[in-house]
Amino acid sequence: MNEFNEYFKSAFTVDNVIFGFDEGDLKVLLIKRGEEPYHGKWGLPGYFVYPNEDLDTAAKRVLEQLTGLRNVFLEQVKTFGTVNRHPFGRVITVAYFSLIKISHYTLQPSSIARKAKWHSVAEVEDLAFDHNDILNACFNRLKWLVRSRPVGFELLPPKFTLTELQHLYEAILETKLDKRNFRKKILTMDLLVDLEETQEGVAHRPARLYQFDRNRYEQLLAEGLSFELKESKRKEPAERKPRTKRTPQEMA
Amino acid sequence: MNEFNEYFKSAFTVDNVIFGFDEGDLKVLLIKRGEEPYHGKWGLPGYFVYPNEDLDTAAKRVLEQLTGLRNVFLEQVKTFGTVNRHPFGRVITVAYFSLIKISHYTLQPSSIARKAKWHSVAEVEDLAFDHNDILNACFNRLKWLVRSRPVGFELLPPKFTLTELQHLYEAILETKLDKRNFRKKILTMDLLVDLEETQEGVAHRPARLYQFDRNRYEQLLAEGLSFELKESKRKEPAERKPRTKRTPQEMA
DNA sequence: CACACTTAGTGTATATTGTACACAATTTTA
DNA sequence: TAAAATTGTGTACAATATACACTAAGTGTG
Repeated sequence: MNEFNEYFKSAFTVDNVIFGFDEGDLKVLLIKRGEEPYHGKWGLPGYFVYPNEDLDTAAKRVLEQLTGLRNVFLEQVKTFGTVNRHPFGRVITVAYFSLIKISHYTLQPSSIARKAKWHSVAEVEDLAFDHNDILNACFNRLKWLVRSRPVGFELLPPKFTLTELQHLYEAILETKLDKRNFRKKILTMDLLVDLEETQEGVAHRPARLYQFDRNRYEQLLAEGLSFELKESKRKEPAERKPRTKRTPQEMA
Repeated sequence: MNEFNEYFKSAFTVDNVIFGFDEGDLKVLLIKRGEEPYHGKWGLPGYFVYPNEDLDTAAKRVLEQLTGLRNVFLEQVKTFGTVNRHPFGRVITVAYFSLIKISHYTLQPSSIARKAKWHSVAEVEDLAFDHNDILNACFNRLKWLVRSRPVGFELLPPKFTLTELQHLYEAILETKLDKRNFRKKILTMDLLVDLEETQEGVAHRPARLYQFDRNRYEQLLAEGLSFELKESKRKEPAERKPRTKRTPQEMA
């Protein structure tokens, strides 16, 4: 076994890419690093895996320690192991990702992480280590995932409107969808429970609220669900007319 | 940096799951281990990653050193890191997979690997380490892949018949497909070049030979190819009649 | 309190794709 | 020359995807 000693000098970490959805925008959870290396820079919540700890366990622990988030389902995505990706030595990192409802969790950044904050995925700056690459890989995974199954309920509050759901899909897929076809597709899957409630406090016709039917979802998965949403080719509607009365004829 | 020293005591390896297709059967390349641990057992071709070596590079090197296979495209699948998966200490392993044409490569097992041999995926025995889990994960990846794009040309010789292609898909998907629908689907994708040649030395009507059109494939991928093959629900044909003359009427 | 504003909600006709299914054609072999 | 083996082909029907526009139901305001 002596001959192998030279190999036992490396370390590994886990990094978590946590997606959320808020204000019509896809977000990712970042922490402002409170220690070296990259002290003061934004990065993904990650840390070393303990010697006696499984990878999945480590990912959960690290996430909780850095942000206070608990009971989050994490899925392994990819491992990054470029030789010089970490200044302290040879460190490979296993990337995990998850989808959560932002409003349901309260961030409690630890002392190591000085700050944890949701950032718009579209506007993420230059991150510590190779975290931009990692984020990218996870974002691609999310896009891929959302095409193959009606994921994304994880990102919405328990009660949501069909329009919110559609906006979520549009944000992830970076495309526009046709309202009627989207609704038809979602509703025929029988995945939503109509709560027979409506929105309140909006200055327009309030939308119905729905809830995700998790049992039905498990059932569909077991059946080998396939799910595809195609981009709407509809041309942009012409600009809104200014605030004046319109005669019925104009509406044809 | 001192505080981190305890983390720099682990090692990592790469393990390769190489699939091939031969005699109508999906195969995986295994080596008979020539050193401890698990000396004498069959396992995946894998080894430690050198301290100054990237993961992808290591996967390629290891594969070549153990089997003589070169220029094989390898794709990362998943990382396995259970605490006690390796008797020598904390070792996590990154699994890679690939598809190759068996007939195109000659195996040249190294002295470390006493033997490299293709095994039927369906009949793989108890392997070293957690290699059964790794193989499983990669097999699932292959199934998933084959559903989303017309992969698998990688597994066939450069010239092949449509029936061979169909058998390959049936082997991977563990299902039966309808001949006419399969051909229609494949041919309308315009992925095959009809070589205007036929099989030789078969005791029946010889089949046309086709070649895979790689350019067209790249193009389809860029367009965001989607591809789905559904199981044939056709009932098994009744048992063949014995070798006797049949009148035309009987064939209705 | 009427009307302007905003967003929700709905249906249909057409095109595309998937599916089930059976027999004639071409080669070898005895 | 007949049988065996396997290739190769088409069509009708069903299911799914797509394009598309107006009415409904609230709120705000002048």
